[in-house]
Amino acid sequence: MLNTHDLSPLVRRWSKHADLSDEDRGAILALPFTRKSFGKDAYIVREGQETTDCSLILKGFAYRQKLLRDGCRQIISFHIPSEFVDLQNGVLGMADHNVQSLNRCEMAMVPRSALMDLVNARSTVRLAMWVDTLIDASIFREWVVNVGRRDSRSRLAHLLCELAFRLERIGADKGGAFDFPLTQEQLADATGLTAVHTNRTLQSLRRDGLIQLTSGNLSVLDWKGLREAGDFDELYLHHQL
Amino acid sequence: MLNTHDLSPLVRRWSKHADLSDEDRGAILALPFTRKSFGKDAYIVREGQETTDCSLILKGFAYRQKLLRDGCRQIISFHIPSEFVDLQNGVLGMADHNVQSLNRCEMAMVPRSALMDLVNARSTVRLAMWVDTLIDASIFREWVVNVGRRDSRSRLAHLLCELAFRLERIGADKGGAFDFPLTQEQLADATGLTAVHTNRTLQSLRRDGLIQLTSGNLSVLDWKGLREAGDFDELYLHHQL
DNA sequence: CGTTAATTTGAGACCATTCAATTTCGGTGG
DNA sequence: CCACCGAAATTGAATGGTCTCAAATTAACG
Repeated sequence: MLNTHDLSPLVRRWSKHADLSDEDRGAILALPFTRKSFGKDAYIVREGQETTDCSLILKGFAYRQKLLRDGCRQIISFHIPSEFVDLQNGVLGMADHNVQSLNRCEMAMVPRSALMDLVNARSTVRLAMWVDTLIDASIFREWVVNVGRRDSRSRLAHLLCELAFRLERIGADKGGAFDFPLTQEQLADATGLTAVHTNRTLQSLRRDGLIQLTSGNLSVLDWKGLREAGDFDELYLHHQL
Repeated sequence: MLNTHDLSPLVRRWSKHADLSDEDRGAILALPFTRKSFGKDAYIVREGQETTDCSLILKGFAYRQKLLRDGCRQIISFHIPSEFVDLQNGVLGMADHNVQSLNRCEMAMVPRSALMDLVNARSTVRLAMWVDTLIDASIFREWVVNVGRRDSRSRLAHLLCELAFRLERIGADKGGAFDFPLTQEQLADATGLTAVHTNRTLQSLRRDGLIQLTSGNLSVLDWKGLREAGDFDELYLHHQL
């Protein structure tokens, strides 16, 4: 489905953020990059690390996380193919959190300098990249709301809505079903719950016929019901841009 | 302390984000703006609203929030003088959340177009503004961790650390004491707790001699203790940039 | 096909919530 | 200057959602 050999997934994504010209598209495709493979649970970026490359997912899933002093982990976002996992580091120059692969990942490592040269030279590409970092921020805001004020059922429903929505948008769905390699422990760390309670809550969503979730595969059986359960409104994803 | 008559607080802030030239500073100070006053609890920006101006706080405090369907409120960030409350809207063009004043606020309303013209013309100013939006995003990430994985005591301690740290940085402290117009209900909505439990938890922080918090005034009595209680590490504020 | 990871189940404990009432504080007008 | 008022802070007691700990079952994988 998605091309994993060049940066065309990025062109497609950024085309939705700004009105790119053919030259802009060509310039993005001309970005230098090296391909890099990561096994399951590998660290792609570490907190405190200086940035040399920005990492785009060609294949696989990744997530960002922070560790607390007591060893607790909070997952901050999930990332799917065609997304950068650390775009802000290209501008800030240093990572303030960790990024890990969720399963086997194929990444395109784009040198920070080449990326910054490109966006400095091309204002429309710059706008697209800036919008990308701002949509990231909008998602973080929604996650604050999610873990701060929703109960366990809504939290999980909301998270599943978001992921299904984003997966659908990149064409990763096969008729309402998605590859979904998240463990319940990872869902727990993303929603601020425990794995045990996540399990019970997922059962409740299944029992109500909203989702089907088994071994690496998610199907949304009742979109309307899941949206309502999760109090989901996609405005924050700025899809229409 | 802070000048409330021109945009020099913004110049001071952005000078920490990028190496601005005298011309850059002059161009920022030359930005057109209108002053606007907001009473307590006034809406400065509403979700879904198209952006015409970006709002910088000259005096007073503000906060961003989202409302849930059931009427619950989650506060997403607090803002203090010298900060924009909706900078990302200058790029995105539409608000995805609400912004309200916390007390009486004096704002500088900068036309979106003038701001975008400036940053398109001046790459260093642009970097400073971009960094500003990215630090925002970094704070949201830390808040996800805060409400997701810390207990009530740590949450509140962390929030107080962040605010004291940021207030100190703009020179708003009077020997460890700060104007602090947040009600316990607002602290609760920011930490994902109830007002009642926030009250009890604040008492515990007071009892342990970490803070003094009464009627609009916060003093940090034991910085080290408060940092530890809140698991606070200021890396995410990218202060050193 | 054995071994480890992931999911599922049960029961008890606890942190935070809910609801309600009381006290304190800040501001206002007489 | 004091009486009054509404907002904010505080207290108590009961409830409940989520956690903890532990064990059992199932799925994934070399």
